[in-house]
Amino acid sequence: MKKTVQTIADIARMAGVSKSTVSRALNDSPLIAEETKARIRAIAHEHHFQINLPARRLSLKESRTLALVIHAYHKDFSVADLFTLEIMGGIANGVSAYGYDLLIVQVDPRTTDWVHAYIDTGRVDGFILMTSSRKKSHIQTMLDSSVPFVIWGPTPQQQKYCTVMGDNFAGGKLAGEHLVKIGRKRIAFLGGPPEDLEVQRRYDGFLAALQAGGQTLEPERVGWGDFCDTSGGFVMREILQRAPDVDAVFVNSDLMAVTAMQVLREEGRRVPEDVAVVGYDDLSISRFTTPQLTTVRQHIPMAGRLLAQTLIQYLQTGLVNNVTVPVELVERQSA
Amino acid sequence: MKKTVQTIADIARMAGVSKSTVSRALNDSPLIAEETKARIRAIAHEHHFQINLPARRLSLKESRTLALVIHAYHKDFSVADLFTLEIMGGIANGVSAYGYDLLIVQVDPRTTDWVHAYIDTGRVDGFILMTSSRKKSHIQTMLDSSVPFVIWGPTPQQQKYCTVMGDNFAGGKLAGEHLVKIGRKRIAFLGGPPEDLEVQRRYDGFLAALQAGGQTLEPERVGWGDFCDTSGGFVMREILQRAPDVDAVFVNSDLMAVTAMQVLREEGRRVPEDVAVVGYDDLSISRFTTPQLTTVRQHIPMAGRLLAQTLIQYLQTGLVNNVTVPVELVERQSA
DNA sequence: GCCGGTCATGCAACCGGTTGCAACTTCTTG
DNA sequence: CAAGAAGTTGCAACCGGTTGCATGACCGGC
Repeated sequence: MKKTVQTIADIARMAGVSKSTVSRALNDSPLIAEETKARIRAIAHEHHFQINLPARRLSLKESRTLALVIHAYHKDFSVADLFTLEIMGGIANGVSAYGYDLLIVQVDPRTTDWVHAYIDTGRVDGFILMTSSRKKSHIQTMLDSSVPFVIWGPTPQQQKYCTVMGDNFAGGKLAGEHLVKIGRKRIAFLGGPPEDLEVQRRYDGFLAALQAGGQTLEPERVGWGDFCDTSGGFVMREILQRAPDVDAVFVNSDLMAVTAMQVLREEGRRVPEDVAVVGYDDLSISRFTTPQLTTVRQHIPMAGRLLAQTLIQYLQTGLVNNVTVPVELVERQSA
Repeated sequence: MKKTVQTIADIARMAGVSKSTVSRALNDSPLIAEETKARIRAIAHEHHFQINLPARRLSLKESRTLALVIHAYHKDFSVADLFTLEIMGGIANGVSAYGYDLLIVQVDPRTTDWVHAYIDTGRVDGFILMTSSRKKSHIQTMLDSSVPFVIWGPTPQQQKYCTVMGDNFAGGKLAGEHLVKIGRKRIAFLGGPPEDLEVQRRYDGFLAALQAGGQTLEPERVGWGDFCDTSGGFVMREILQRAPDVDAVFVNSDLMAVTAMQVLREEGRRVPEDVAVVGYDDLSISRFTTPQLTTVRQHIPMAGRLLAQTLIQYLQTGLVNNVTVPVELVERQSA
C-alpha cells in the first residue's frame, strides 16, 4: 500500500486548484468557499493525506511540541521517580488534547545548556519542569532568554511565570487535623527538604492544625528527608530515637511513608495502633502497602493535564497563570 | 540577550562565504577546506548558533525522532507501569547518545491509526513498542506499511523485524535451579499471561531446571496472572488453596511478587522460611520489600539503550537485529 | 605556454508547507 | 449601466536548511 498522495500539491492537482487553496481549505480558512473546502477535504481524506509537519513547522515557526524535562532521582529511573511517571500520563493527555506532541528531555540537572539546545533549534515551543534540585538555575536561564515554560512548584513572589502546584498549606492542615481528630497527642512531622517552599507550606498548614487542636510540635519530633523512598526510613529512625513516645507522624511523601512504616515495624511499633501514619501524594503504591496508607491526594493526573494546559495557554495567549490544585485526604488504614 | 544570528545565511554573511559553504562546513563535509571549516565553526560557536531543525528535517526528510509508544496499564499510569518508567530512562539515554529525540506517544492499544498519524506526517522516523495487549495488530500494521520499529519481545518466527528481549529461558532456568538448590521440594510457578511467548519460555526454562533436579511441576502448583501487581495476590491465593503445602514459588514479575508475598504473610506463611519467593525483572522496588526480593535481573537500563540502538541501526543501515539481553539471578532474602 | 586535473566555493533548485497581495467573478447599488 | 464592494482563488515569495552541478583558482607535466 504505497502512498501516492504526499503533498498538498498532489491534492491541488487532483482538485484542479492551487496549493494555496488546498492549504487554506485544510486549515479551514474563511477565505475559501464551503463547497470547495468540502471537496478538497474529501479528496484529502480519501487518499489518507497526512500533512508534512516539518514543513509546516518551518513555515509557522512553531513546533507544537512541548518538552518534559526530567532527570532520574538516582542514577537510573526507579520507584523514586514514580511521581514523575504518574504525572507524565496526565501531561501526555493534556498535551495531546491540544494537538501538541510531548518530547522527553533527560538532563543533568546541574546544566542549563539544554534550554537553548532545544528552543533555539525550534524543536520545542516550551518546557515543563518537575521538582528538581537545581530548578532555580533552570528558571533563571529560561527567564533570561524569555523561553516559555511552566513548573510544578510554588507561585513565585518576585518574577512572573506559569506554575501549577498542589495546595500545600491545605494538605498539611488536612493531615494535622486528621491526626488530632483521631486523638493523637505526640505527633511528628517527617518533611521533605526544609528549603523546599512546598515543604514549608505543608509544615505551616500542619502546625496551624496542631495549634488549633491545642497541641505543639516539639523540635525533637521534626525531621527532614528528601522526598525519596530511602530517606523516609532513616529520618523515621532518627525521630524515634529522639522521641520514642511519638504516636503519629505526617510524612511528606508516600514513598518516604513506605520506608518509614517499615522502620516502625522493625522497631516494634504497630501501625496505626501505636503510631498513625499519614502520607502525601496518593501515589498508586499507597493502596498496596500494609496497612494501606492514609494520605493527602494531589490529584496527579489532573495536575499533569493542568501543566500542559497552562503552558499551551501561555504560548497561545501570553497569559501567565498560577494554578493551585486542590488536595483531599484519603482515609485508608494507616491513620 | 537577544539572538541576532539565527540562520546559516547570517553566518555566511559574517564569514564572507555562501550558505552552501556554511552548511557543508557545519556538517564537516570533506569538500570544504579545513581552514575555512575552522573559521566558520568559530564564528558559529561564538554567536551561539543553533541550527533550525525543522528546516533541516524538511530538507533531509528525516526527523531524527523516535516514538516510544505506551499506554497505561490501568486508567492512569501507576506502579503497574514501573517497568515502562525504568526502561524509558535507558531508552532516553540510548536515543540521545545517537543524537535522536524521544517522543512520547500515548495510545489506546486497540487502535492502530497512530502509526500513520506519526510516520506519514514526518514527526518520527520509527517506533519503540513495549509489552501491550494488542501488540500483534500494531506489528501487522507497521509491517504492512514497512514502518521502522523495534519491539520489546520475542524474536519472530515468520516475519523479520527488530526485537530486543531478555533471555527468558535462561531466566526461568536460573529461578528453578536456585529453588532446587536451596532444597525446596514443592515448587510453584506463578506466571504472566499463558499466551505470552516470554512467559512460555520462562516456564520451559523453569520446568527444565526442576526436571534436572528430579522434580515435577504439578498442575495444581501452576497459576497465571497478568504481570500487573494485583494479580500476584489473587493467583497466589488460588495456588495456596489448591496446594497448601507449597514451599517455594517463582513469580513472573516483581510487581506480582510483592502482592504474592503479602498474601503469603496474610495466610500465615513466613518468607522465606515457609515459602521461598523468586521474582522477575529486578525492578527498583525489589530492594525495598520485606524481606528483600530475590529475583531474576533483566538489566532494564541496558535493555532500554539496546532498544534505541537497534532501531537507530536499522534506520541507518537497514539491518534487522534480534537482540537477547542476558539475565542474572540476584540473591537477596526472599529465597 | 597550454592542457587536464584537483580542490574549494558558489549558484540555484528543492524539501512542503503558509500567506500577502493581486486578479478575477459576481453582485449590489446609485 | 458603470462603479465599487464582497467573495474566491492563484501567483509567487518565504521559512532555513541541503545538494547537484557549474565555476574558477591553482597545480604539475609535457
